[in-house]
Amino acid sequence: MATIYDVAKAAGVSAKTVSRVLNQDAPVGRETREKVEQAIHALGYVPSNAARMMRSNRSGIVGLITGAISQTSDNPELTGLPDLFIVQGIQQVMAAQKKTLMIADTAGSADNIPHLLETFRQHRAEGIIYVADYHKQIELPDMAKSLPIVLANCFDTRATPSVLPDDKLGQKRLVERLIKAGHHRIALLRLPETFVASDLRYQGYCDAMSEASIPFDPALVPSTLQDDDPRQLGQLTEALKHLLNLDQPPTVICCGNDKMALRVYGILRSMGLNIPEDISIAGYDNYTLIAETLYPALTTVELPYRDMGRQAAELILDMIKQADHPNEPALIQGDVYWRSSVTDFFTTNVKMFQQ
Amino acid sequence: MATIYDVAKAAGVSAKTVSRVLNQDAPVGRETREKVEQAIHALGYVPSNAARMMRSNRSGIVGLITGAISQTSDNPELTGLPDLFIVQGIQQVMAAQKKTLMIADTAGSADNIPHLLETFRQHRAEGIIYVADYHKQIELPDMAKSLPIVLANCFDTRATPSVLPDDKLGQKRLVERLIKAGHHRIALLRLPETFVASDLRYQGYCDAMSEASIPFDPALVPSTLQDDDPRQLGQLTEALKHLLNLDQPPTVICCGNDKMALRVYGILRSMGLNIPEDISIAGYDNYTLIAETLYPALTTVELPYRDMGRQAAELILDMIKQADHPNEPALIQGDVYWRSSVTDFFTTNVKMFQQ
DNA sequence: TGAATTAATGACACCGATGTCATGACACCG
DNA sequence: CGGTGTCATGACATCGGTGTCATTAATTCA
Repeated sequence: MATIYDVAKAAGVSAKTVSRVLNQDAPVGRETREKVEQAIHALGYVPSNAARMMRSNRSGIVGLITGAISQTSDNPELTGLPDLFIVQGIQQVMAAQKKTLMIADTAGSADNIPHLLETFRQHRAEGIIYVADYHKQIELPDMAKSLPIVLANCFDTRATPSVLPDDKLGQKRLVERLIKAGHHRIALLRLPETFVASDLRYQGYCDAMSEASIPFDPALVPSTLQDDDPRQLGQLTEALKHLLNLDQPPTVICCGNDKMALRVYGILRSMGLNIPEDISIAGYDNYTLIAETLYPALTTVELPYRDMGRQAAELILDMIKQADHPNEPALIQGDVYWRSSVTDFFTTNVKMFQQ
Repeated sequence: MATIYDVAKAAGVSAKTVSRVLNQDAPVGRETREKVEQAIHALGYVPSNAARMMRSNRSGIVGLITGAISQTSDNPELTGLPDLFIVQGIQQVMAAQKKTLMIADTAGSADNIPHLLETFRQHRAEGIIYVADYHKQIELPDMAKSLPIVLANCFDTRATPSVLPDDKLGQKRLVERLIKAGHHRIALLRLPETFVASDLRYQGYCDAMSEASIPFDPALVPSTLQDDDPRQLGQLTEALKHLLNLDQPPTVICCGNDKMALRVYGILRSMGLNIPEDISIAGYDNYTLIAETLYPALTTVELPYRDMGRQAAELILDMIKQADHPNEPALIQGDVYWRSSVTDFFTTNVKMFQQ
């Protein structure tokens, strides 16, 4: 591979002049510049990052730790990799800032993290983003404190800067929107309690109901599901039967996430019910492969993964520039996506007035 | 950040001795070694990859180009990122070989590829893997020929080494299995013809039917769908009506992929049909989020993404070591996953005998 | 018009590792 | 006992860029 000296010799100038052409950090005569550029092209010269980095001591590398890539379905609840949209958001910002993103993978076990941090240090990463596969609490090894670090989709007890989805607000907005559509009997099928989002979304549900002065009816919120996937089908069937047999059954059921909604579609239909004529269904996540492909398409709340990624990236870049950092987690809002799985009792009326 | 000289000074030895302790490439006295190790630990010293690389001129980096991470649903047919399992497989092999995987992203446009290659060259990547989001033909810029390169999930006209899913064999196996389960009237809803897999799977279907001496009935294979997603629902409904109104309707419908199967579930149920009692459904991809969550769970064929990744990784490592390369694409087989969406007409009998 | 600035370029040291070679102290072998 | 080999270690050059400083010529300003 050609070096800067090869180029210098070919162009009949000094190496430093080639360097100046490359970096445009000092004036170079037009004629000289052209000779150098020609030589670079002829030799297919590409400057060595390693050499540059050594001199400048700035790597331009940001490390990213995720379990998403090698996630071996240890948690069968989540095998869709949607959290990779966070990586997408990060990547966008990094590319725009000409930073290199170095992605490392926990290979399913947190025990690998110290080793990954070591590797990042070898490459002189300037900061680290840790991306979790779903909203959760984590505990990082002490070692991680030596570099600026940002948590995305997770948080710890040491106030490490973090970026989180605003699950509470998201669920609240969805329920508000349901109420605006004329629903009053709104059921909530909660995620297992092991998920942080379970309680937050429950709070959002309660807030929306109470602000609309709809009394809370515990019968509409069956106990949370167990954590293990295989049994979920039976539990869901039970919960749905319970809801449908109430004196005042719900007109809409909010599912813990889109995947659960997909299950609920199947169960309800095997019971002979139509969506949304007999009952409306809403999800959470806006996992488009499900939400848009389901028939009818699913009303749901977006998990703003891309935005979270972008925010996390900008946060870490800030922290690299100046060592200060925020104390509160950044909460990112996700929009409600209104689709045909929920009846809007007022749409008909509005149309009548319009026509 | 501490350097090898800081460590040397702290331990009262030469830098070279520290280097020897680090690399264990020459004997070092026990006492000296301990002093050095202590100093390394005390200073939190981590050797600089850049410096190492400069000296050895070996980066240990393999570049990976993908559109998956920043794929902005330019092709609405595929927004699930399942192809990232290929990256997963690659990552596994690279980690085992202590290579660093550098992931770059096309950000949705192939125009960025030259720039990405440039970046890889700067980092002195030793080889490159290009990962496509689905089985397709591509055309790489000439520039790419200067480094060993392997294509995963895609191929070109210049016999660049590639790793592909064996779509033909996969579909053939599925149909064979369906025939073994007692099905004879087997319909095939093909993917749009723009997909390479569409024709390959069609061939696999024909092979299986002909080997089982079941005459080919064109009525069971409606014309392929259009490429645009929004209209697919209507087209699918038409195709299904056609199939169901045949004199001898199919007992099972093979869908072009799992997503199409998800749609078909919805349509059939809105027609009042039960799966698999009234008609059996099979998919393709084994996209577990859909296949396992659907109710009833979906019989389908695996797209062996992880295996493809592993193969591609091993191939590129071979090519880096020795410059030779295979001329034929490696075809990777995927298993049939038999689930409850397909009736097995013989299972009942077997059970009767067993009990 | 002389002094000061700017343009254009090169010589050289340095970033942090490691390969090469040299050195001294022992151990072993015939 | 001298020669050869291994052990343990250090001095020094080197990888490929860039920062610093020096140099010369051209230009500008007071």
